[in-house]
Amino acid sequence: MPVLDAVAAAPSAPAFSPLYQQIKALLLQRLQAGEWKPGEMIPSEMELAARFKVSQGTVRKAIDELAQENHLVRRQGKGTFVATHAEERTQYRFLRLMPDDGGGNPPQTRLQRRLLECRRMRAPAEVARALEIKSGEAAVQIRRLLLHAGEPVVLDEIWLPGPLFKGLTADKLSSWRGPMYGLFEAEFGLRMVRAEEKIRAVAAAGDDAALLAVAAGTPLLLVERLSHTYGDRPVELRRGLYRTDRFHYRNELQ
Amino acid sequence: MPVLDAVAAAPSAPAFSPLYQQIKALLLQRLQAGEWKPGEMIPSEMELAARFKVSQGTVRKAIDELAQENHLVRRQGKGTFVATHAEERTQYRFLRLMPDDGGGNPPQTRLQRRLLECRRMRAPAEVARALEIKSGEAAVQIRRLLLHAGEPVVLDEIWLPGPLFKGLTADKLSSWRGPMYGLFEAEFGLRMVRAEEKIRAVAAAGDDAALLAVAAGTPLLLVERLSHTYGDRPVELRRGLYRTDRFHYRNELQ
DNA sequence: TAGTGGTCTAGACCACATC
DNA sequence: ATGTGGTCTAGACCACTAA
Repeated sequence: MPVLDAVAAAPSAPAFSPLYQQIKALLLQRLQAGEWKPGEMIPSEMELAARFKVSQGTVRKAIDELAQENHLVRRQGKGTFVATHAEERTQYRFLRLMPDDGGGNPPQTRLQRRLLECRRMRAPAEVARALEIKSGEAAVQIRRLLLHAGEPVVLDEIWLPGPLFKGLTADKLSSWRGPMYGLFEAEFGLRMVRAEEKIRAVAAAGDDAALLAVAAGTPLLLVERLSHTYGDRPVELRRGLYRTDRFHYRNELQ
Repeated sequence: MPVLDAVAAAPSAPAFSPLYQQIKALLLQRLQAGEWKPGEMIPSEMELAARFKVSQGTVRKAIDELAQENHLVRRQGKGTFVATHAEERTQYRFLRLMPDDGGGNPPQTRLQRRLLECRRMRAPAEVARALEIKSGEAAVQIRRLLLHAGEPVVLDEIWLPGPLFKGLTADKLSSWRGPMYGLFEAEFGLRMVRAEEKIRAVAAAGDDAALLAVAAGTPLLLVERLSHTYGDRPVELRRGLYRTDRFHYRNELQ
């Protein structure tokens, strides 16, 4: 069987992997390289099979895994598309806040955003470490408030590596409709692929308490999120303070 | 193609579903019925294929999904086994607490348990509603403390439907080594399949503060977990108070 | 009607575990 | 050597979408 050149040429070939895993890696490379942009259709299974000289079933298994990991979206009768945070289906994929009443899944549409700050500055040491950039390098700091029915619910502080987000301004941010990750895709070609969150309970203090309209000392959820793009490259650090008097963080365990 | 009788006979057949989904449903039924117990091996793919009169590939797809949903565990060369909470691999599958330092995945082995209470009583209205039993029906209440290096970290209050857990005593609980869900499997034939958690930040108060050795008013994570067995039947309500000064709740978003 | 993904089959061969 | 799951193929047919 003809070994796949691009993989065979990879630095320090890792022993052995099934064909479909090699195909998957190739597709991931091309996604990362931006060959197909978020929302675009990728070639059909038959065409990819022909291109890679494997059977359709092998391509299918590779695509199945990529679809399951939220890189691709399959649509029967139409084709397979690059996943995007700008869609209805995936909107607020990363926001796990739920209203206490709201039965089941009424998503947090009608969350009003209020931009508090957007400025470029040198990254503090802690931020630089998380984003894997040099301490003191340029970074973008964003602070914003999410409100529900006029009441503040979430106070976000967001840190982005400066060089990757050239041209990001308060204007661009506040005029953008839809999820912030959609803006990142459209303007900066950066797709968030995975995130990890560390959740703690903390006491509201100072400015934060005032902005969230709670008394100092009120328990709040502190959600520290580190989001990654392709290749496990961290590109966003987000510290969110959540009021949980009318909302809660929902998690499904399997 | 010979339709699968057991499925065809199901009440109000739901239009149409692929063959492998029907096989999956049949396997789930047998798991639920206890035909194969946790940790046991199920018949080989070939045998199931023969039994159901479908191809091996169709059985494979059904098993693949069940494995992915943590009902089954595949082991190459050995067979396919019913998943269990008593294994190393899945131990503490539902406990997301991580030490703040601890690098990556050192799991919370060396969490010491201290049983505070285990008694039978009438279920309070709120508990009954969650467990879908009648208000005032028999229930088991368990309270326990998890400690790390002598320091209290988690205070759990657990509610179980009384009839399902006949014979559960404080002795059985405190003498059991390994995860509590392992005991539930071994003694009561109840496998936890899925759980949902609602997380909030609350202030420590009264007894709870004392037991966790924190000052009243200290922010704590309140984790309300509802665990389900087969057929989405709720069988455990757990309210955990987590100290998050040295630990955090970790979540992966994809 | 043509093109796409979705299902199902049958058979060959590989990798792993056990005897 | 045997039995298990894992990979790969080739081809048939179904279900959905759009022109």
